[in-house]
Amino acid sequence: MTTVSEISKLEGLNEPQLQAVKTIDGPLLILAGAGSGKTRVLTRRIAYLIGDIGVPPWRILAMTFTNKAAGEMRDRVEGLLDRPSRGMWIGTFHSVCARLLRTEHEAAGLGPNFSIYDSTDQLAVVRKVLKASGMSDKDFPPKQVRGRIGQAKNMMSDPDGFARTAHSYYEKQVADLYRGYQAELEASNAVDFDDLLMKSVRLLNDHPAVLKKYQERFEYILIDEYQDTNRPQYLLTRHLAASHQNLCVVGDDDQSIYAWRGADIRNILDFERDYPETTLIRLEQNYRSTQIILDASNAVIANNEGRKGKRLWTDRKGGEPIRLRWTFDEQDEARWLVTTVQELKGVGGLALREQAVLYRTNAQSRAIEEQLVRANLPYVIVGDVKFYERREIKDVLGYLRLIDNPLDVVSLARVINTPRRGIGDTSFNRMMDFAAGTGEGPYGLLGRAEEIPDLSRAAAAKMKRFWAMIEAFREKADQIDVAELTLEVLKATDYAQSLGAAGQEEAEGRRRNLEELLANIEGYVDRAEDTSLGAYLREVSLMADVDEWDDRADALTLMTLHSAKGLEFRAVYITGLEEGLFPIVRAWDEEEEDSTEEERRLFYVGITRAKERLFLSHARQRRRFGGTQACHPSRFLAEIPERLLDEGRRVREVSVAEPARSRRDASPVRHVEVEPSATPTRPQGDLFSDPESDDAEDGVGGDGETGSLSTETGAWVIHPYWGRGVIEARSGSGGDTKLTVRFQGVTKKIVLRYARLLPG
DNA sequence: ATACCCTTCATTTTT
DNA sequence: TGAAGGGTAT
Repeated sequence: MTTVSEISKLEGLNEPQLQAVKTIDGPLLILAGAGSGKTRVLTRRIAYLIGDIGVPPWRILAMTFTNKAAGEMRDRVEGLLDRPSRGMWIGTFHSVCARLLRTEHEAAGLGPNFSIYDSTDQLAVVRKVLKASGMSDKDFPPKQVRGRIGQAKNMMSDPDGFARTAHSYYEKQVADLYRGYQAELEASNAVDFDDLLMKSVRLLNDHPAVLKKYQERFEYILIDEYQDTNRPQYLLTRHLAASHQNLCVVGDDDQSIYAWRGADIRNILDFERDYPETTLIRLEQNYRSTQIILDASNAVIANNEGRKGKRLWTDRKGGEPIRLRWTFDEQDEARWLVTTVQELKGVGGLALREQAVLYRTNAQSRAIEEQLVRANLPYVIVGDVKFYERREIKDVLGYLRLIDNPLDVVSLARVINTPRRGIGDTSFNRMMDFAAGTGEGPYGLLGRAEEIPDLSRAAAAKMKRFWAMIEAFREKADQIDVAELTLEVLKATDYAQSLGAAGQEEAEGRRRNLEELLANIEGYVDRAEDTSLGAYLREVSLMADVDEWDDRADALTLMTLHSAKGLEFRAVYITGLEEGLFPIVRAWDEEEEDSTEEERRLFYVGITRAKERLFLSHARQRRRFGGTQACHPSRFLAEIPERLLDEGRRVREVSVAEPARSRRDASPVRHVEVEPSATPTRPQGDLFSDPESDDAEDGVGGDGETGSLSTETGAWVIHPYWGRGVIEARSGSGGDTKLTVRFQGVTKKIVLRYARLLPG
């Protein structure tokens, strides 16, 4: 019997999609080709479970890889249902694990408000452990060590396990570092991204009662992008699904492009072996691309072995042929891109936001950007400088994290002298050494800093003041929301001003970022149920920048092929199709064959992003690592049947290179890639503008002429870092003149010879 | 505190 | 090539 609600939820689905929605019992593997309506199936399936089968939302668990995917899924499910889907767990693997560990923190051996360390924080810990163990960062490059630790965690290997399998000297040393690293995290009540997964699996492994609780609760489990799961994610899924076995995984083995990060394609290839009762459904009808584009993608991917096998088709016959362009060099390629993009916009009527340029490496964006700037074409780079990795953002979040979790040593080290408050490395290290000896955490010690031996009274006093400030915030944190708290922190620390004087471009940029952060936080407070500091940190710690990408602006999108997964554009340009670049080769890489297959999948992902038009380009020579390399066409190009290519371009031609222009006239300014969201109401708007800015702007940016500088007391000066200030005292003469200058908020002693003071 | 000089190192990066 | 990070002189 078909109910009315069923009709609305199931209408417009093709036969396999319908089966995928309605097959709710037992393991289900949905092989969803690119553009085959995967998200549609997932959301309708959840709506069907709740709305028609009557499954309570809290019995459903859905895990994705990105916040964006999770958010979209939740929104669409709620749109299909007439009631809210409260209690349903829809989130990224990491957020689900964080929630699990938070709820079961005692069994997991964590404090309730543990910090989540990102890769920069990890690096700080590795450096610290490296120093403590006396090893050289030449022999053990921190990034490499971090990488090895991550690999170990991806294989569920803890320090003991790692040490057992470490045979070489290098590996044994790394095992020691791993042990120290983990001890640091523990002392800081912190976990890294990999820990979220690994510790969750451990929790379920070691605590049968906890395992049972969640196994029984989650009657229906859905996993998106299953081809990208790593070992811990695979184990987590298996644990949770073991009792009900109502596990639905969606994926495409042909789009597995993260093996280098620990994703194991065997998870999807062996699904039917892991779950013998599996129903297999293939979604092969593509609703995105033209026949031509699909033919190209099918032809390319057919060269891979060990696939589940599937063939995309569409009932939209024909389409524009694929255009192949052989250019002289990367500049020529970029010029061709600009012309073609403009042509498609003008004659073809394709808005810039409908077009995307894809490349294998971020470095390739430069030449393209130069030409776009020259042509005045607006563009957006996805995944360039990450918002949450910017110094000023990390600093402010460092304060917030420390207030929430005072054991967080990485955050403490980050902010204790930011802005500078005279607690230098020496004092800090003495404090840390003493703390290590007492076995007490460093934060508590700050409040009794006078007990620390060898510490100057001045340093101790500064530490106590810092501690008292944080303590005051900790008390307030329970009473006010996170937006108010952040404002208080900014005010009390004078952080915005410490970034530099008004008019300095870099400082102003950083202040704009602070404003954006504040807007985000205020947005969070408006939307969230729990507006506390802790709740906010739980969300923001797992934020990535793709989540911020604004695709409404009418600008050309530039991004790596990896970033393009899951997106679609009417026109797609895949550039740099040259041997060595795409497929990329690394001089000392072993498994050549495996990596070529993954590169090919990456090409497949790129091709299948295109709805109507596909452009491919390669250059005859390209500047890389400073030198100019002769380039040969990518092997992948030969895998595209000739008949699919544009008639005129089948004979590959070399376009005439423009005479080299002066390199000077290309603007070095990179675009800001994130559109600032709506400006919030901010009562204390003056936090970001220098109170003296009206006057100061005239002075800064002058030509550095200091001849007319008056060093009399009472005279106004401008310091490039501290801004405008008034001279309170003077001693010495000539270059040795020392001035005491009162700036906004701070008074500084300045040696005239070293400071670049301007008349104010 | 900061300018500047040196070396080093350049795939991809959902959290 | 050129950016970033470390070290050192002023």
